[in-house]
Amino acid sequence: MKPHPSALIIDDDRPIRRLLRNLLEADRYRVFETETAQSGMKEAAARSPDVIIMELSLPDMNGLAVLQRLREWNHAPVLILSSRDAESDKVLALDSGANDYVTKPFSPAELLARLRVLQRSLPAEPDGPIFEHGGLSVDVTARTVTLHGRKVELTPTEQVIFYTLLRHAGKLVTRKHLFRCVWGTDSESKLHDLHVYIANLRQKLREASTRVLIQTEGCAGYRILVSASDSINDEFVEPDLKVA
Amino acid sequence: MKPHPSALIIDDDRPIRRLLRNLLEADRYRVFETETAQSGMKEAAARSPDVIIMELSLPDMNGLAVLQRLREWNHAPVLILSSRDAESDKVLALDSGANDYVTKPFSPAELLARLRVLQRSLPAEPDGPIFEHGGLSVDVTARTVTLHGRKVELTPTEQVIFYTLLRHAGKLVTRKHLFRCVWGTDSESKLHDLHVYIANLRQKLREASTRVLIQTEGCAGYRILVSASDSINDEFVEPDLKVA
DNA sequence: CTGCATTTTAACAGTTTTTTTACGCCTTTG
DNA sequence: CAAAGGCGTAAAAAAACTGTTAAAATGCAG
Repeated sequence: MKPHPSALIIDDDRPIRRLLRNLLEADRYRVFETETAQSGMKEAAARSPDVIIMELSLPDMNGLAVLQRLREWNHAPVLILSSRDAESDKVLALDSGANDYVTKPFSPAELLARLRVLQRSLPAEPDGPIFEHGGLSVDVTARTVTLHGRKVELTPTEQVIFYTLLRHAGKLVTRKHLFRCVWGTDSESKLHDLHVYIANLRQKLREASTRVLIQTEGCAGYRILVSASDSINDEFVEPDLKVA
Repeated sequence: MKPHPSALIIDDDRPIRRLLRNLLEADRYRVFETETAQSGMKEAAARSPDVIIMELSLPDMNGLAVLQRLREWNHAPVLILSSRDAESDKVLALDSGANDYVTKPFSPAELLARLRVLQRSLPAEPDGPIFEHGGLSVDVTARTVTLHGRKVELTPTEQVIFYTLLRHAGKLVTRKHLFRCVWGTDSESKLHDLHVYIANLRQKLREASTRVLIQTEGCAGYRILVSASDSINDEFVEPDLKVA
C-alpha cells in the first residue's frame, strides 16, 4: 500500500470539489480534480489514481458511459457521488462498474470510511513480512527460518528466544527480558533452562551457517549479531526486524 | 463465478429474513439464514457463503464484535443491513470490516445491485476454479479432489481443512485459524477432533500419493507441502493457490 | 423408522518439547 | 593458588502434545 493514496475527483461543481479536496487532503490523500468526463478519463490514465470519485451528471457526457469506457481498461475503484438518488440511477451505475454510490448531501466521515473500504478491497494480500539479511531469512507468516538455503527447525520456545534476540539485533537483551518473553516471569528459577535453550540455538545455527552469532554479555544477557558474509570479522549489522 | 452464489442472512427479525430470502432466491441465490451471532459465525464457517448480510443489532452479541471476529479468518464480503443509520454506526462498521452498509427500510433493487458489486469485487477468483499442481488437482466447484488420477473422497469437514491448508500452502496454518474456519469458534474443545481429521486426511492422501504432505509445526499448527514428483527428497513447492 | 455417512468422543500409543540433572570449563577474587 | 560462581554442554527424566484407532452419538435421506 502506498503511504499516500491518490484520489481523482470528477465533478463540475466547484464548491463540491473544494469541499472534497479539503476532506481528502486532511485524510492524507493526494488529490487530482477535473470538471469534465473527457479530461477525467485523461487524468485517470495519466495519474492512475487509487480511487475515483465521480458525479453522474457531467456536462459533456453521460456518467454511465464514462463508467463503461473507464472499465474497459481501468480497474481503479469508482465511488459515484451524485445528487441523483433515484433507485434506477443507483442500480445502473453500480451495474456499470461503480463500486459504491453515495448521494449528496453526504456525510464526510461516511464517505471517508467508504473510501477506506474500497482501498482495502483492492490489494490482494501480500505475503507476510519477510526479514532477510546475509543468508538469514525469517518468514513470519510461514514461521520458517532459513539460513543460507538450509532450513532451521526451531521449537516454539527457541523461536520466541530467537525472534526476541533478533528484534533487538545488535543490542543487549537482558535475561530478565527473555524470562518475561518466554515464561512470563522474571524469576531466576528458569536460569538453567535459558542456558540450555541458548546452547541448543547456537548449535542449530552453527550447523547451518556461521553468519549468526549469539554473544554472551557479562552477567547481563545476550546479544545476536548477523553478518553479511561468512567472515567473522565482517561488520555485524543491526537489522530492523519486526516480528509478531 | 459459481452458477449459484450463496448468501448468509444473520438477522433476528423473521419478516426481514423472509423478505430477503424471497428477494435473493428470485435472484438465484442459495440462501442460509440464522438469528444469532453465535450461530451466524458457525454457519459462515460451515457454508462458506459468497456474501453475508447482517444486522448490526443482534440479540446475543454486538455486531461490530462479530465483524471483527469474522474478519480474522473469513474474507467473504459482508453487507450490513441495519435499522441504525447514525453516521458513527456506519463508520465503525465499515472500518471493522464491513464492505457495504444499507439502512432499513431499503430498496430491493439497490440491495441486489450492491450485492452484485460485492460479488464482482471479490478476491477476483482468478484462474478458474480448478487448481492443479504435481498430480494434485482440486475442483472447488465440483468439490472433488484427485491425486494423480485417483479420486480422493473427502467429507465436508475434511474438505474445509484441506482447502484451508492448501490456500496457505507452504505457510503455517495455526490451529486457531482452523478452528475458526471449521467450527467458527476458537475454543480448544475441538482439539481432539482436529487431530482426528488430520489423521484421516493424511491416511487418505497417503493412499493416493506421496506427493502431498501435512507437516506438524511445533505446538502451533500445520503446514501442507505439495511436491512435483513422487520423490520425497524433491523440493517441495509452495503453489500460489487461491481457493474460494 | 431405519440405515448410512459423518462427526464427536474416548482410550491409548507415540513423539516432541520442556525441564531437570550432572558435569566441566572459565573467570574472578581472596 | 584455590575456591566460588557464572556459564556451556550433554544426556536423561518428566511433561506436554500429537497421532491413531475404534466405538458411540449425531444427523440426515429414504
